[in-house]
Amino acid sequence: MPRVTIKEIARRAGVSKGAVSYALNNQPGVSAATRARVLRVAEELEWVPNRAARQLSAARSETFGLVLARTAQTLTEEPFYLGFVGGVESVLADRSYALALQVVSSLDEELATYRKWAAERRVDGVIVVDLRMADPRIALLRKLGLPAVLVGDPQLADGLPCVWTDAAAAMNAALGHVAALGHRRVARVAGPPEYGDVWIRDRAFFNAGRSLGLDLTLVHTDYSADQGAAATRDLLAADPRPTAVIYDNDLMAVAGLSVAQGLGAVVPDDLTLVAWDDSTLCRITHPRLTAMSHNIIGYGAEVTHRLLSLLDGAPPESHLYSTRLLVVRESSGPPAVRPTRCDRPPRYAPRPHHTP
Amino acid sequence: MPRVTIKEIARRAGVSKGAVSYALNNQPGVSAATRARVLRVAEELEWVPNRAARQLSAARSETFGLVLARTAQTLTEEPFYLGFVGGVESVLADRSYALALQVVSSLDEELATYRKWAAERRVDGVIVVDLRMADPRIALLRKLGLPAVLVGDPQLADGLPCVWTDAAAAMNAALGHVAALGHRRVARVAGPPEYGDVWIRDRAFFNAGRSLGLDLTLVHTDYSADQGAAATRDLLAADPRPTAVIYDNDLMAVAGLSVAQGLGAVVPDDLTLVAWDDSTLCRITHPRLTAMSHNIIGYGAEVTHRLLSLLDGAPPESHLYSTRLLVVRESSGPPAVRPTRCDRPPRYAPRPHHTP
DNA sequence: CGCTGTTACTTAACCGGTTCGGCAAGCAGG
DNA sequence: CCTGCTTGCCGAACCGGTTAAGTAACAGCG
Repeated sequence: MPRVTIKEIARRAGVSKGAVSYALNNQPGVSAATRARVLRVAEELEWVPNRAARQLSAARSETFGLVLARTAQTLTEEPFYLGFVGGVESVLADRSYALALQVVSSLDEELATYRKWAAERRVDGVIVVDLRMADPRIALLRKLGLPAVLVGDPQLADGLPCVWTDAAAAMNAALGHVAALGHRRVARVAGPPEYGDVWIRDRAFFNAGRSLGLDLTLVHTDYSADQGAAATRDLLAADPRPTAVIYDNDLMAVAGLSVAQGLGAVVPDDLTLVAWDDSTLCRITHPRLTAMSHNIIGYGAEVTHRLLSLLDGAPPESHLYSTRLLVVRESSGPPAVRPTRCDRPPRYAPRPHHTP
Repeated sequence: MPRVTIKEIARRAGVSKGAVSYALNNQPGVSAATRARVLRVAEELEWVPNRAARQLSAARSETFGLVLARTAQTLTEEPFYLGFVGGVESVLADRSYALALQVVSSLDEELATYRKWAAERRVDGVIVVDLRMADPRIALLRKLGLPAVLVGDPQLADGLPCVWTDAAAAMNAALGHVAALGHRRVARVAGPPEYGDVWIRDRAFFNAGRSLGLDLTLVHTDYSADQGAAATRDLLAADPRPTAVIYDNDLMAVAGLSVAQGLGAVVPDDLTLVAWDDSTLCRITHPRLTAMSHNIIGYGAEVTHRLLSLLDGAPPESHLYSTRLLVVRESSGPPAVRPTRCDRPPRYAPRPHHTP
């Protein structure tokens, strides 16, 4: 079956290739009658524009790029990414734009990918996630002239357009919630400090905690379940130990819950837990986890819209997407009046090595 | 900064465009000296081939397509997909192939995507996941002449090349494990019956169970945590109830564990649980879940290799990737000698409505 | 020496669109 | 009636590669 090209349409409609192009692209230069005829023929022949040809001449690829610089392992764990990608896709599909998704293992590889894409004219613009402090990608994208929308706080974006959520407000809500329940010693199990969003949330944590008069502890992790579990173990071993823990993602919160229960702690009586993202994970644990919920799919969609309008000539502004919403579930409650030590017989705790 | 094209290389190397193309593509027609000179100039100028131009003339897009016909919601829940995509990417990146990833919400949209891709010459080949019984995609891909590698059993692939894992062997291992522990009443919480792999595992479940002389129960779900939880609740309410449950993914297994614990059941004393995929989820619960483990990233890589060699002219064969590996953790153990009923005071169970 | 065959290149067509310059027809204005 | 402007369309160049066809130089060989 031979490919249908505009040449064929031109032949059948009795006009030139150029006229067909004008007609199909809704551009002036053809009469209404001719345009209608061309469109009808194109419809009949089921013409589909050839992306490569269009890209070659128009210097547009109709593709957006998204690089994820995480290990494949992390990606399987983090419900965030595929949801975000789904949101991006949902917008692109309508516009018949494509998404070039690249999974790399380091920031350097991500930079190399941008260079390559820019040189190949592979993408019209990129979406940048996981902003770092003084992020090297920003300077590179600026130098390459590659249109970009960053996912993260304007403080991190250095003037590039970004879409962000209000971390301070979310942290106020989270800490306000546990403070209202009566908690005074509150810990935060954060992600890696090199991530800008983590830093911003760290600051918001201290600001909000100070104004509420709380006793705060901060632990950094690599966002993994293992480190979330380890951090929780350490926090519970401390004296005095926190009565509420706020996690920076939901995976660590679930791992933390598991550790606490393994040590015999009853959630929420002995310990209140709050997760940051709110995926299904938070609803399948027992008790279910209180979380700072967030519409990740909508976030991806919003970012994509911003990139599209940026290419349409919109000014490169930053946009507040929305604030996370506190969803209270059974993992949060008032602290025990006289905080108990974890001295119930642990049911699944590893046996101490020095047992006779 | 002007784009570097082969025309510029030709000018600087003092040869024609055509000669440059031969040199850069390692094709005969140029002397070793000229080839070296051209390559040096290309290197100096940091030439990168323009994908669109190459695609237009060579009628190759150097892109593989992958359509995921699931709701964005499901995708955020299932650790499988992003891991698989990561595995695919890892192979493609080396070859500087790209991946066109499309997330759609129905099978019809997936079919439409293939049609579009074929018409646009958008992709050189596709990877097809989530095979159905009598899958309509197979006939379409054959008609479109779109090279494809299917992820699933040869019985489902209708002659198209596929990469699969041995479901019967895995099911034998899983049922053998619980049977060896002494379990006799075993349930399977399966995915939707329209998925071919589910059907195959269902059959393997009955075959293996019959030969082991087990008393089997099968429940179908939509793979979601909610339905996994509901199925578990129903199974535990039955009389006699199963002493071991095998779930078709890890999300449902975690949800099932949570439900069982909520009803006061002690895992594994009262109930043995086995998960099918083995993501991080299985290791962060308490107790940790026994699972039929699987290298999903490697699976994605293998499938991609097969598609690459298919395009290189390899015969369209089916390949066994590997068999899932039983990873025994704390969620499996021998059944109680005299099975207890779930009559401990549930700690978080919803209060019965008829309580005075 | 002339014929043939190979090698190393050049030229030009081509992929399927976009876009610019130009031309003819139609119309208004002087 | 002539000029000038607009409208509608054509033809051709162009994007940046690949590749078939053509050609010149040279080697082998009878």
